[in-house]
Parts: sequence; structure tokens; C-alpha cells
Amino acid sequence: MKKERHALILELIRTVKTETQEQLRELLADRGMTVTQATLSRDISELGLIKQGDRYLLPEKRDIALPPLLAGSVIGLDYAVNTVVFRCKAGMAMAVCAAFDGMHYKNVVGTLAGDDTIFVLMRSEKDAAAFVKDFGTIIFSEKGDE
Amino acid sequence: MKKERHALILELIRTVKTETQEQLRELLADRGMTVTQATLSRDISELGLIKQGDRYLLPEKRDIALPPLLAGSVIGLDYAVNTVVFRCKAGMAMAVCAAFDGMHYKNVVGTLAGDDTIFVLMRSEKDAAAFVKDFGTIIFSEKGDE
DNA sequence: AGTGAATATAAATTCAAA
DNA sequence: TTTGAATTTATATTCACT
Repeated sequence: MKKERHALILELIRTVKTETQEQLRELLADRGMTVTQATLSRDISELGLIKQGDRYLLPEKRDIALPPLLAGSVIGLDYAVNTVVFRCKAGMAMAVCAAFDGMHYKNVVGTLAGDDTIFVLMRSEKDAAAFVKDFGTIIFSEKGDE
Repeated sequence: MKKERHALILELIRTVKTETQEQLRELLADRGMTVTQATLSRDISELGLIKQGDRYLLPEKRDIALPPLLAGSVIGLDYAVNTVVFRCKAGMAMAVCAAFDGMHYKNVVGTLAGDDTIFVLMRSEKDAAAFVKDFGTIIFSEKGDE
């Protein structure tokens, strides 16, 4: 259900001027998908939609694409308690760190880059574990298992 | 006051993760500019800032730049009561109309393009007058007085 | 997991004022 | 015109339930 709804939401955002979640709710209801505003709030967050003034917009590619630098230069990812460690190709850590910072990942307290290593301080151990799991999947999925 | 504040807001949005207007208010207060959330709500609207999830962002250029098509292809602009008329170079009306639609101008009820003419139905006569005044300035300012 | 109902929080607007 | 105080409106979150 959620998947179809997300697809329909993207279609609607693209084609009609959507001002509020309540309006979006009505548009979906007209198409037989009845959900509450709470659900749409979550959907919008998950889809990464942005609001400019009184209108929802699709995010630009730059907002969602994984910087190629990250996929190409990160060779290892681990964590201990609430600190995540990126291992990068020699000399790449600074650049990767800048690209990473630009992604505004949630629950990141701060980052520190050396030559080939980056420390990422997360809010909690739970956050670090979740991050490594999710981000590892993203970053290594394009390169096969290495 | 407002102008400086706008400049400072842009600088802050660019450099610190700004999640709420209240947080922005505090950041400004720290720098000696004391205003209320109501004022910041207006500022953000005027600056065209966008919110993605829990963070304010600067708009992409595409969101604020005038599509070159418009500046290059519109040769006349007029209105009567609440309908605005664009005169375009021959065959350009459809393309210009699409570009114009993409700008999501306020108070536009609907648009209709022929070959070299576009009708834009505005909400009211006042809106049409204001639009012609503002948009005319924008669109003809880059070409000198013609 | 995904959801809705109720609630908390954030943001936009109204209205009076300078 | 620009602003703040109060208010309304919109959105995010909590909690219980499936």
C-alpha cells in the first residue's frame, strides 16, 4: 500500500500545486487512497520532498544522489559505540568527508577527517549501528561485495 | 534593517543546520538582531527559502532564475480586467507557456497558449495589474527598453 | 512495518501599532 | 512599509493497535 501511495504522491506533486498535506490527503482520497495527515507527514519525509513557501516540490537530483566520490573512495566502514569510522583511499578522506557532510545525514554530531580515515560522531550507539547498516548498503551496493 | 537581516539569514542558512524559525531567531539574536518568529516567517517567504524535512536550504538557481526562453521570446505583455496576454515570437507561445507555468506565479488560475499568444487568467484584476507591472519589469529589464 | 487518533510543535497570518 | 503579539493553521510526533 505504502509503495503505491508513494508513487502516487510523487505523481501528484509533479502535476498539481500541492499546498498542504490536507490537500494532498484529499487528492489521494479522490483516487481511493484514504490515509491520515500523520501518514502523509511520514511519507513526505521518506520521499525527501521539500516545501518552498506554499508548495511541495520534488527534490533536485543533487539532494538525493549519492556523491560519486563516496561510492568510489570509501573502502571500509565500521563503528564502535557511537563513533563511525570510514576508511578511504589514501589522501581522499578530506574530500569524502566534505561530500559526506553535504549529505546532512541524520544524527551526525560531527565529523573529523585525516588522510585516509574519517571519524563520524553519532548521537548514540543505536544511531551508529543503524547508520553503518543503512549507509553500508547504499555505498557498497554499486560496487558488488568487496 | 530588513535588508541586513536577509543577508545574515542567507549566510546562516548556508553555514549552519537551521531546523526551525525559532532556532534561526536565536542565531540572529546572538548576533544582535532581535526579531520575532513572525518576522522570520515573512523573511523566509521573501527569500524563497525551502525546507526539506528538518532543515532550511537555499533555493536552487532553477527555482529563482528566469527561464531564458521567457526573456528571449516574449515581445509584448498586456492585460484587460483579469486576463493577461503575452505576445511571443511566432511559434513560441507553447514553449513559453510551459516555461511560465514552471515558474508557478501566484494568483494564476490558468493559462492557454496558441501559436504566438498566451492568455493567463489571473484571480482578480488587481492581480493582473500587479503581475504585468512586476513581470514586465523582470522580463524586459534584461533587454533594454523595447 | 505501517497506521490513525490525539497531541505537541512549528509556521503562517491577522490585526494593531509605530 | 515593517514589525510583534496573539492566533490560526499546518506539520511532526507519540502512543496504542494491528
